[in-house]
Order: sequence, then structure tokens, then C-alpha cells
Amino acid sequence: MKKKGNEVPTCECEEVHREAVEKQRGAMPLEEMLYELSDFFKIFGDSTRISILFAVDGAPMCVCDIAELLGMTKSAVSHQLKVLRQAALVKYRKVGKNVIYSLADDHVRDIIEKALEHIKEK
Amino acid sequence: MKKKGNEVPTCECEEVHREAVEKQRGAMPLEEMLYELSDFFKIFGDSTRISILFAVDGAPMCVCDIAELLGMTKSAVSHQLKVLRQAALVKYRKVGKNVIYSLADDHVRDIIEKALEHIKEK
DNA sequence: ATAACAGTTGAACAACTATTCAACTATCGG
DNA sequence: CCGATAGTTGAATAGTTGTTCAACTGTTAT
Repeated sequence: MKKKGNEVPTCECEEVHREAVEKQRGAMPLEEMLYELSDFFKIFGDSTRISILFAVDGAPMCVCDIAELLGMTKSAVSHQLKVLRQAALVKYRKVGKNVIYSLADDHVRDIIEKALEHIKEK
Repeated sequence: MKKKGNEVPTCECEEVHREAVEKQRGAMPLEEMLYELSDFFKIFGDSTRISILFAVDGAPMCVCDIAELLGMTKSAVSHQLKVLRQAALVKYRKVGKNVIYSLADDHVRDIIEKALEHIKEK
């Protein structure tokens, strides 16, 4: 979905199942929650960020280590770590000049696990 | 990640924790799988597609119904249904002129459930 | 056969996003 | 204080993606 303040184009078709549609309309989650959900998943939708999550899950690491491990610049890694921080998927602590990142909680592992199940079954 | 055939920029920093990095390098998933995972999550990373998943989870629906329910054009819905089909997240059957879409399996529900848990805890 | 409707599709456009580059802050060692 | 290193940040750029539009296929009913 592009914009949040879209005008609503109405479907010109004969509503084939009006009852079912109206019933389901009442059962739909709030728009707000749909955006939160998709924003959350968007974060996993990038292989760099997924890689970082696997990396810091294996062992807490500083930015430099992650960059070395993934073969990326510190800058690129730092930009993505910011996204992961803002989504509360990683946490960090400062140790001297280093910033050590680690996985924030176990939901992350669970979610990736489920996704792998789906992929394997295809 | 932008391109798949990236040249690998080397991190110029002193590897602060070389041992840990090398150990973790062996534990990292194949690059192929990282792409599959992120491609999979990319699909959930759009509020239109999440909406469609909720819609057809509530009740199997034709394209026209979904379009009406979400206030979108049939074309836009159809484009996104194609993405969901290709990811095996929805299945469909033809009934006369209509194409009835429904949820493909329960992983979808599980994954969204986990995501909601994470969101609520923030 | 033909009109009408359901759905799909490809091209084009606009909005978005990941990486790069350069400049910056902060910390450590001398 | 000064140089070197770790990390962050903003702007620019190149690539990606969602919606629109118009044209198309396929099915139903007259």
C-alpha cells in the first residue's frame, strides 16, 4: 500500500456475496494494526537484516565483527542495525569503543522458525 | 540487500573478536536460504497483502468481494493475489466466472500470531 | 454470436528503500 | 592534547515495488 490517506476507489462490480463481505468487514482488524503488522514484517524482508539477526543470535557482536562476517561496510551495517534497534529486535551495550549487539528476545527466533517450516514444505 | 552478485567490500577494521567471527561464520545459514527467508517475509511486509490474508482467512472470497471489502480496485487486488499465490500463501478454486481465494495453510496464522505477540509487548 | 461481467496482465509512474560516500562524534592509548 | 579506531548519520543514488490504466482472456446468459 502506498499512501495512508488514500481516497477509496469503489469496486464497480456486482457484489457477488454481499452478506459475507459485510460480515467479514466487522471481523477485520483495525487499519492501524495492519500497518503495524506489515511494518514489522518489512524489517524481516531484507536479507541483510536477516543475516544480522542470525549473526547476533549466534553470539553478541560489535558492528565491526558483523561487517567483517557479512562482508559489508560498517556504515551499511550500522544503518540496518538502527532499523533493527527501532523495531526492538536487537539490543546493545557499549563496551569501550565498541557497541555489542545481541538479539532482543525469543519471538524473533520463533517467527523465523515458522517461516522456515513454510519454506521447506513448498 | 540490493544485488545478489555483489563484490565483497572488506571491512578495514581490526577484527576485534576474530575467533568469534570465524566460529559464527561456520554457523551462518546458506546465502540462498537467507534470500528465501527475506523474500518470504517481504510478502507480509505490505498492508494490502496482510489485509487480504485476514480477509480470506475469515471466509473464502472472490476477487470482487476482496476489492469491495478493502476499498480497492480489482486490478490492484489481483496483482497482490498473484504474489500471494506464488508464495503459496493462498489457494483458489474457480466457480463459474468467479475465483474463490482462501488461506493456504496454518503457518500463515502462526506467523502472524507471533508477530502480534511481539508488537503487543513493545 | 454477442453482450456483460470476473479476473488477469503488462507497461508506466510514483513512492520507497538499501547502499555508498563523506563528514561527524566519541573513546582509547600515548 | 593528538592520532587512531569504532560507530553513527545525512544526502545522494540506484534499484525495487505497489497502484493505475488499458487491453486482454474466459465464462455466463440472452
